[in-house]
Amino acid sequence: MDCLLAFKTEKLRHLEEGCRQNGLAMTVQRRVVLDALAERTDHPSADQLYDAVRGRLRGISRTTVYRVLETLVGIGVVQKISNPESKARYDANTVRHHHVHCIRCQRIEDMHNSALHLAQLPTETEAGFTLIDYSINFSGICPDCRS
Amino acid sequence: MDCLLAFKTEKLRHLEEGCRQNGLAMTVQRRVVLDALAERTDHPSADQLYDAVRGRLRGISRTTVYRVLETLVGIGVVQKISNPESKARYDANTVRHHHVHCIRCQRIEDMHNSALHLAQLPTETEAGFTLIDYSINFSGICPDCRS
DNA sequence: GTTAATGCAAAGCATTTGCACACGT
DNA sequence: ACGTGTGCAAATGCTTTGCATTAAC
Repeated sequence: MDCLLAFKTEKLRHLEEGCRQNGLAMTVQRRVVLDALAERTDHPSADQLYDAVRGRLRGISRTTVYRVLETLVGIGVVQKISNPESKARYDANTVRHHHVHCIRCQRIEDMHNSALHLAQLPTETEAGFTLIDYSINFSGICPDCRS
Repeated sequence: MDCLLAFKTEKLRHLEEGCRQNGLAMTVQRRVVLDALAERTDHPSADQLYDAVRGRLRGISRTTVYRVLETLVGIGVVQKISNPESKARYDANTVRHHHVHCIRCQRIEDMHNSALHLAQLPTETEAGFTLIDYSINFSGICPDCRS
């Protein structure tokens, strides 16, 4: 898949830039975790990512995966998404998009329907919040669970 | 507050109905937890609710608060809302509405802007999910944290 | 050479579970 | 009386922290 490679390359560049700008080191662990996340679209949890990464980088610790993910979120290379279970899920795609989650199996998928984008993000709310971003969470039942 | 009282009364009725329909018992604990939740708009976590309820019903256990909340969610009297921290937050308002969360203090507020309602909820997604509901999560900075 | 990042082990919360007792119907 | 709900205590699961070691700039 050419576009996957391109995506990974872009992400890696994004990481390099983010590290440089924030005085962070470009470690193998950061590279590998981002790489593992970039190649999947199932919004894995930190633990799922740890399992994926263990095979590639012997000796990487779970703690490091957690720390790396928070760092990546911090520099905006990765997005932490809200979900109705308690454990956090992550997404390498930081372009604004939305999610559907299956209420049966908790699977999360992307929604790319551009009709769903809010025309104008109000800059301020009634309560006086300055708005930065938004995301829409749809809930439903996935094809597998329906049958 | 007259409208708070009315809201609580409605919620209580909702609970009674839900219990009757599902063969569940109307226990003091269920009543008290719902009552405590109905009177606040800050989307408390299970633990915050436990603290609130402890004063009113001596001896209620944390476990019970957790269990009662899941029951209330199950019968649709209460809504569990997603948030970027790991702990779940609850909301007695089950009318469709959206939330803003402050990225600094993690406070969550409601958004009632009707312009934000999606005109039509697509019934099915590209991935084949049957859609049930949606909610928009805005992120921003609250007035307190801005100053 | 410095400073920051990692690995390990242990701690920390939030939440869940098993089981005996109490309560609602 | 029956069956469900509750309280307690312990277990679980995810995530974080302290500290010595290692690696990046």
